[in-house]
Amino acid sequence: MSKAEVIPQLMSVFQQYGYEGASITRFSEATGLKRASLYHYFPNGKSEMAAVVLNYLTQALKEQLLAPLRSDNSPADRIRAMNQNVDAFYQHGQQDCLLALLSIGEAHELFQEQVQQALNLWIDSLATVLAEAGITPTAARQRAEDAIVQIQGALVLTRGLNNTTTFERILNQLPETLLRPE
Amino acid sequence: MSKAEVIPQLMSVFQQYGYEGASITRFSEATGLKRASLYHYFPNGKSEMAAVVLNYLTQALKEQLLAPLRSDNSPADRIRAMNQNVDAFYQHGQQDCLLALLSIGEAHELFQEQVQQALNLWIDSLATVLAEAGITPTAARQRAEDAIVQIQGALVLTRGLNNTTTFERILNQLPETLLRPE
DNA sequence: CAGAATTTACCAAACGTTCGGTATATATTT
DNA sequence: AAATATATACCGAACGTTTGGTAAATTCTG
Repeated sequence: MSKAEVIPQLMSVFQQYGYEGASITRFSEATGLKRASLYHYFPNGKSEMAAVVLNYLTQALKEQLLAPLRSDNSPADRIRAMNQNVDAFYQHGQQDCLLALLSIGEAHELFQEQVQQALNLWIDSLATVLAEAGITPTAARQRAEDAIVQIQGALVLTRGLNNTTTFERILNQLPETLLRPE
Repeated sequence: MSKAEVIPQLMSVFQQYGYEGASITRFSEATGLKRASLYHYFPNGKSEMAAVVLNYLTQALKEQLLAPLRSDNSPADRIRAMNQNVDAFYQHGQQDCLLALLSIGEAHELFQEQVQQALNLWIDSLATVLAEAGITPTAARQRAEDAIVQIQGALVLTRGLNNTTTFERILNQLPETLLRPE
């Protein structure tokens, strides 16, 4: 099993248990590799695994969510495209956001910088599209923040209420909320 | 040191580290009690500690956030009152929400029911006020959900961006967002 | 055969938890 | 009031288990 195949499995464990709850044993069970074998690909252990997974996640974010924002369609269409991919990215709200999980406890100090960068990149990309749609730059930035707030909050509520309807509704109303006249 | 004095200290550890990251040693350091002494108040250990803390949190939620919603002021004033207390409750966004943290990993299965109840209670209380303000019942429920979504999402972003300005802004614009004409 | 991949065997440290016990305070009995 | 019993609060030491991690040996692959 190649390193590239292992990474998504590690990610899934991190997404389910958070950083401190994700144990090497759980990684072993998820990948089928013995605990020691994981140290072949990740000599620095758990923190390196999380760092690599975080890079992988950031790459996926860029390709799956941010790239559609840079197409030559209309701003509205581009936001709708991202939205659709957000739905898939978080598996209709059933998958926790790693960026949120890695902001907790021990992980917060370790990965704050990378998490912050990823979130800001997302916000900036969205704000750019909103500005192209004619929204004032400062308002565009705020609305972009609001979008991420709503996505993250919807994920929290999905877990807490054990029900994806809120996530779907939030996602559906997001494009018109973002593009409403000022 | 009485049990009542210990509970808030345990809560603070849970809020900082999540369920799996909160260790008995950290509880010991936070309270000043030795590890074994904690089992005097909580014979069933960590899970009981979290359960008691969750009850305590739910009580605080009722008293500090939901009670103001049942005053005889105008709906707008009541929402503003809750809002102000939300700000204090989460220490201007610097304090993570326990309900969100206890929805992760191992804790999810253990406390899902209590978390779900608390969130639904919050949403229902808000929806009632919005209905009193003349909002259609179904829309009131949705807007109440949106409010919790925004609060939770703002907390996530506050951690991720390491910056409370988003939280403050979201909170400030919440009353008029909730009470906007349909 | 060489190198990469994987395993077995092992470790110290931390985990949550239990045990046996000591003070100190509060009731109960004489 | 003094003596006795009971409960509360707390702790040191150890329990068995799991943690993250290492070293050496083996299997697989080009």
